Amino acid sequence: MHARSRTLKIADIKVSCSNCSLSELCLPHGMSHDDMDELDKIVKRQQPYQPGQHIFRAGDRGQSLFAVRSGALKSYCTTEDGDEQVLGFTLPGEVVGLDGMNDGSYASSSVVLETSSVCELPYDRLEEMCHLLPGLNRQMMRVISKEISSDQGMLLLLGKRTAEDRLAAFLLSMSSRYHSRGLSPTEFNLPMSRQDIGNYLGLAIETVSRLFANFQKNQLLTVNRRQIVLTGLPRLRAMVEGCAGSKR
Amino acid sequence: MHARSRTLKIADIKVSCSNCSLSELCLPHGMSHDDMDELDKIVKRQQPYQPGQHIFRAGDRGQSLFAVRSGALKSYCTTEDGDEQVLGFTLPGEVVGLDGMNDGSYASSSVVLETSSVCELPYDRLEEMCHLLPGLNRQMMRVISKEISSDQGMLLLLGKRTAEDRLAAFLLSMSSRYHSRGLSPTEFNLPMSRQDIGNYLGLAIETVSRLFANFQKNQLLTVNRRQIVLTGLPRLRAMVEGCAGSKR
DNA sequence: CGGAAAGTTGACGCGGGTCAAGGAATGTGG
DNA sequence: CCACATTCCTTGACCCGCGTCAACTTTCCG
Repeated sequence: MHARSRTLKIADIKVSCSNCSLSELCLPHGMSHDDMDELDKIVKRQQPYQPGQHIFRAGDRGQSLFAVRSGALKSYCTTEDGDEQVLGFTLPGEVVGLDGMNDGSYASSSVVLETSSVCELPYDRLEEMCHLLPGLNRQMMRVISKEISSDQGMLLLLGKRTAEDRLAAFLLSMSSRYHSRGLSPTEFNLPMSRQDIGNYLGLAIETVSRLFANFQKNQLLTVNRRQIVLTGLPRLRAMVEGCAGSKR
Repeated sequence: MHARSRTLKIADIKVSCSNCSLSELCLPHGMSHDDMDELDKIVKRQQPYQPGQHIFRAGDRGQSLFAVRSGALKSYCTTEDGDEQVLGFTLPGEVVGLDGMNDGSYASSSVVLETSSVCELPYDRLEEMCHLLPGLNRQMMRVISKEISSDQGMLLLLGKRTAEDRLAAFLLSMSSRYHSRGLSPTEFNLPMSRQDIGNYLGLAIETVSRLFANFQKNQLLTVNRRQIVLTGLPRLRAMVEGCAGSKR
């Protein structure tokens, strides 16, 4: 529990903000090397998390932001009557825990889908830091604002779009996010189950499954369980054309 | 356009953050009087806006947050093919424009529903201010974090809930927001049309209309166009029980 | 008074949820 | 290595909630 900062410990894995390949997706974006070294000092790095482990749960009093370095997370919350709503998925370079800043406890839970390494950034340290580094403050606002725009894009999707549009938009979002971290925009493995996709998009898992089948029949992609190859990117884009934000 | 700060102009309406009745809903919450006076200096106050006027439009390069003092706003964005998605409604004490911090231009538009007075807070001044007043920084984070939680609550609503649940949740949200600004939680006038409600909740306006009729038949409320009297608050609550956030 | 916008109400049909059965991949113990 | 369970995914049949279309009423505003 609560591994202390291990920046200078034995077997130092040479991980720091300034050499992290994700830095330009992450908070350090646009910061000088010196500033990054500063930021680096407040980051707690921990042993990798295993699938099924929680980063935090709704209601926890933890006081940190978490940046994902590798792997994938799922954010969700549960209603009193037990069922869960998936709020989103977090890929490397993205951040979770913003919703804990409100009253000091998280409003949602965050669980690991694939073995992940994660950087913990305590709010209070981050806040001090923001005073010293105006660039960091601005970048945080950007991340937050993006989060809001992204959620609002989802509102549009859930409120107005057909099941088909939703899945297309979801796939495009995954594609562009993989692309921006240097991976193929057309071939990737989804880290989440049909269950999670359906839940996230407000669809039954049967519908998701049928849609994957349809898309494949219409030459938009080939799918084998979680392995996806997008073969009709332009046509997918045409389907969701008009869906505001490009999502993250 | 762009009226300059009129804090000290003639007919000074004696409006300042420190005597604003909404201060505890707004950014100054928890700030000292001196700090409020500081904040007050950067607030630009303008002539009241009339219904139909825009505070800002998606794509505008404006660089400010806006706090509503009286009246009501609607936030929305439009898709390329012309139709609009209502993202939310802003009541006194609430803030719009957070989504402009990302890249300096707004992702959504904000239009006035009822004659409204609005305080403009330029980002850059606000940012300076945050350095001087840690309390303000924290309060801003709180406002932002609330916004995110609120959007996520909507995601749950749109993804999982029936039309009935959605309208009930909407009414409860309005009720509690009116309540927290000192008005009756059971009797109020909706500032928006059925069109807007339907759009916001992802429902056809006919459905909204029918639901209002049903609710009335079931003694949950009485409704006359935009005039609402909630007569079955507990039963309304029971309907949406399990819907995460209380919304704002 | 007239024309438009807002709201209501009824009839109808489809998108997608639900239920049910079965297949494919992965794990588990013998 | 194989039987067996479990989880994940797929596919088909049915049906209902809510969107769509249409007609009408009420309110608003010049």
